[in-house]
Amino acid sequence: MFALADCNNFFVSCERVFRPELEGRPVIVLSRNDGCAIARSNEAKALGIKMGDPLFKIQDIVRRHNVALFSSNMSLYADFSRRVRAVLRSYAPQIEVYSIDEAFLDLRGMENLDLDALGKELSHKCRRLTGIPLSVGIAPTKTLAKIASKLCKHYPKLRGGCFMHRPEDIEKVLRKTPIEDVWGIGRRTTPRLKAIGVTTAFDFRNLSQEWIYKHMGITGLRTWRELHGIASIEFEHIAQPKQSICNSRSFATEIYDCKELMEQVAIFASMTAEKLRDEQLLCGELTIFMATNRFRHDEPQQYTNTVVPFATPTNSSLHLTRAARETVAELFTEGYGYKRAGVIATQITPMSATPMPMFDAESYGQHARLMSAIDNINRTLGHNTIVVASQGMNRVKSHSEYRSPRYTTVWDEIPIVKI
DNA sequence: TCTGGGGTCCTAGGACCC
DNA sequence: TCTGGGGTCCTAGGACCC
Repeated sequence: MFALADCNNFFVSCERVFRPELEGRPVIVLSRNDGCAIARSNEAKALGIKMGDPLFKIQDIVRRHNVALFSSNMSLYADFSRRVRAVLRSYAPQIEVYSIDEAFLDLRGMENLDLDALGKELSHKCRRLTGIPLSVGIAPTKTLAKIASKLCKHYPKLRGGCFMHRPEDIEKVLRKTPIEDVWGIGRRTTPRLKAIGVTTAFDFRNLSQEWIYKHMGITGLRTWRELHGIASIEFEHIAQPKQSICNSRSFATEIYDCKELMEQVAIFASMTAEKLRDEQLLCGELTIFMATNRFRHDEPQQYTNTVVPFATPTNSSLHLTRAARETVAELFTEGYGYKRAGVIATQITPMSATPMPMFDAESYGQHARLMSAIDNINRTLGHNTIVVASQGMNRVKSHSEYRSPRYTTVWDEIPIVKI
């Protein structure tokens, strides 16, 4: 058996921990630049606000129903995610962290326990220790566990835990599960399935193996098997090393100036280098991309990207920012308004497994010492105390009007409340 | 006026090897 | 006249996830 523990409306729930008066009120959390809704409370969902709805299109609903708005506060959510994981780890020997708000628990060998009670207890404990409501679905496969956890959200009677294992129960649930709600069935395959009359998970399960493999490949077949109760998606108890690290942003307004864009992209490169060093990694190449505003149909459109290989793997801010600047200078076209840009580090290797370069060992060592000195200073005296000059003195152009304090991680932001 | 930011895996086809 | 039969690696594009 596997459990899926999923935090309900995670970002909204984090905000509510410090604003309990928002319980029962519609709340949404916005993407960067306060662009669109990326998390919604149940009340906000009931008002018809959809995932990804742009704020300007739902302003009416927001005003009319007094919807509480928050800009996203990722450091707050990351900290809550860490707390929730700590609770989960006390319930299972192995967990697989799937995303910021979800993790699988490996319950193999624990089938003799009362798993329904265990799920409910875990949910209750998480709420009590962290303030975050949690849905725990337990089933013979990961795909079924996902469906079971979704049930908890619709049926409060389950008290946050649903153990779904009897074949007749599974069938009953699958008959009511819309095909698009199944993990692994996305927006491309949904219409194709509906066109042949497959509207529920149950219908999907009744298709033949041959049909599935022919039209949906090995991944479709895995989903099909999982719905039949045959575990076919590996439980990954060891976090796989990252294959890429990406830093990209949409800007608050279009950038028409080459130097300004160079500075912004240098900031992304610098952020990427810091992440690499933080995780003791090196990258072998850096992809730089830039794009115009795809919603502006009246403006000329452009999307370009270039891959810059490094002679030896690196995590030096100087190497990465230089690659970024040179590439932007090359790709930039006068007259285009750039709305989005970013960098992606790939060919990632752990520092410990990467041999020292044979020819420029000296400069390699110099960079490493310089970077660790900069990291130390920034850690002690504050982030961005020392930056690479090519970043300029700017920050990423962004807009967040409704951001809450970093209650749990930055002390001077916590408001003092007099009682 | 205003539209997020990350990731992963699979497949087919081409280049290349012996 | 007759023109093999295996492999691997890389890449781009597509699909999916939160």
